[in-house]
Amino acid sequence: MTGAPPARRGTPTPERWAAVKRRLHERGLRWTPQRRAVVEAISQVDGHVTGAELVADCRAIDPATTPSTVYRTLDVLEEIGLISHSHGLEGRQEFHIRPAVLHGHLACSSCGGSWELLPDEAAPLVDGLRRRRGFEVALDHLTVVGRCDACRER
Amino acid sequence: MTGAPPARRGTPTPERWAAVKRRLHERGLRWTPQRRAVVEAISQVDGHVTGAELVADCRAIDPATTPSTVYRTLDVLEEIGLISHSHGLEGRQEFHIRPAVLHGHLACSSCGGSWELLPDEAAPLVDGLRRRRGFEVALDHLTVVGRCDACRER
DNA sequence: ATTAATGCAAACGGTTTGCACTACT
DNA sequence: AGTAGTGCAAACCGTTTGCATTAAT
Repeated sequence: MTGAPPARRGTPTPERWAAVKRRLHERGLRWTPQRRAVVEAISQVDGHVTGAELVADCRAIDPATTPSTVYRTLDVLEEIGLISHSHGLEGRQEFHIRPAVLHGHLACSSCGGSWELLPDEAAPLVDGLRRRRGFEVALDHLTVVGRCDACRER
Repeated sequence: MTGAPPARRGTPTPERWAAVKRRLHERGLRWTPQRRAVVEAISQVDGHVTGAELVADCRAIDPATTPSTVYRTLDVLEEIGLISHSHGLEGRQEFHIRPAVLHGHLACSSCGGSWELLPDEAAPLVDGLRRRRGFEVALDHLTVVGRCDACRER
């Protein structure tokens, strides 16, 4: 899964931690070990993860992790703009670090694979909808479902 | 909600029933009162409905309706090609009669409104992905989330 | 000292399942 | 008669909530 395009690895975690900590403090929010675990876990993924997967990942870091804390942390991380979520094939929430390049996703309903949909590929749609409908697409929330090349040939 | 474009009302229900009945029989499947209720309920909607809403709608027709039957019926209706589903804003399944014109949806995350995304509007994206990636978009499964014109101005 | 954040446990909502029973064909 | 479909009740899974407790500031 989470195929082809270059694995854009995030900035090294210590730096990222500092930045997140600062952003939280700016809003009077707090930096806790649990939040560090969530940030660490989500940083290790280069595609997207479901909330449930993330709970598991966090348990690998700290076995005492509880779902409520993870989900609440995901909410604040989204509020401060670090991550965003969309809905994948089965409709579950899928989170990912808000990337340098804003992007959507392509999901193959046949093999379950997933790829990034870059802005220039989405541009014709995004621009068209803005021009003709005044509709502003949330690209980072976009998941285009279909069949990938490999599966079509099979 | 479920705004602007012309409400494409389906074919009159008796005709539709007959067609569905035939399609079921062709596969050795059966035509039951419960299935009739589901077809009737989904025919009355011109946008899309979640599974849960459909359970409620069916209960209006037959109060004895059970979720399991509705969901199982939705599965077979999708198998025979009468309906299709995608995932809406909150990730719930959304079903709609497979329309004369295959289309996707636009969903406003701000007001909850929903509009049809017609093939010609999606064409630039669909064609581009097919050409450049060999990816075949399932247009009827596509929900583009963003902010509608009215909400942007507000 | 304040008050944000956690952990627990329970609830929730949508959806799915196993199984005995019913009713289309 | 044969087998597809139903209803029930319970389970499931991801996610959310209330509340008393803990800990970051």
